[in-house]
Amino acid sequence: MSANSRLTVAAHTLTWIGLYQRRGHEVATSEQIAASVNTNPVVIRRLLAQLRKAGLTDSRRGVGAGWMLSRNLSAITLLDVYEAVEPGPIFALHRSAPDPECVVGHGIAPAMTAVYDGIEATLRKELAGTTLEDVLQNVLNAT
Amino acid sequence: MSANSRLTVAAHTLTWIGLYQRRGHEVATSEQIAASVNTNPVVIRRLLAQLRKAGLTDSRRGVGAGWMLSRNLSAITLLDVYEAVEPGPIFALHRSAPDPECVVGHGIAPAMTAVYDGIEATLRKELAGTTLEDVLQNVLNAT
DNA sequence: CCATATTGTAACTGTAATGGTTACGATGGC
DNA sequence: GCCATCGTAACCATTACAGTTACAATATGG
Repeated sequence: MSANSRLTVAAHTLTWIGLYQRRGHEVATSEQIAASVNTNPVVIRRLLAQLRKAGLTDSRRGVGAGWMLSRNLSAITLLDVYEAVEPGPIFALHRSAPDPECVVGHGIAPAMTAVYDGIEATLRKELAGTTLEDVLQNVLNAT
Repeated sequence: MSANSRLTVAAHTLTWIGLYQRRGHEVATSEQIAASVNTNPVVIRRLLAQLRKAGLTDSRRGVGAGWMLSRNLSAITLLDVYEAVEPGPIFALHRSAPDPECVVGHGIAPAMTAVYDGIEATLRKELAGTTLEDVLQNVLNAT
């Protein structure tokens, strides 16, 4: 499908900040997070800016700058993160509209849309069932 | 997500063949299908070749060549089609492995994998609940 | 055994998404 | 005013996707 890693990296990032704050630190820098994720700090800053727009994080500038969570890990579900970083749907319809004169060409888009809508709804329900606190606990139990 | 249209086009294609056969025709050509889908016949042939590999279609060469279904529409679920045309998973893990020295970097992949596996399983269950006969009926009822 | 319609497949192209990288101005506490 | 860090634009390499051209392989009817 050409899946991307944004949900994974976003969950990693937020969980990292949450654990870091829990250990008594005020803010986390994009450089620290990038070291854990093994990527470039700009990639993390871009992601965190999206998450801030969604109200999940906040940032501080100047000396002592860095990032913090806007809410507790237990108050952030994977659905929140998903909606913040994944704009589009999972399945796409036709690239260019099919022949409207053909019965199938005319009716296939609404038919598939109905199926896809059901799938997206189920996906959301599933994502909403896991909080980042759950993820952190799972991480800490991973030996 | 950069979703692709393969499941949509594959469902369209198979439904079209099913209806065409139901109307008394032996085989459908990639050109006819491409006209309904509004794309290039080669795109359809490539797709149909994948579906044939999955045992959903069959083809005939020479004069009177074309494509036919291997099973009835009611015996093909969207999961069959999905598995035939979508190789990869929906969500990807990190592009390059995170820092294994970091607690989060070490445990995040298995944690997210558990979530993703659950989602894929649910997705499959959902897709398995709809047959192409259902899709065709939906299409025919779309006025 | 030839003419013909169509499959089968390789090769190339344009477009877009993804993520990595560099660069540099903006910020704000010290 | 210094300095660490954010904020963001710009650019690049890689890859996926779908469209297109081209042409050999096939097999049937005449």
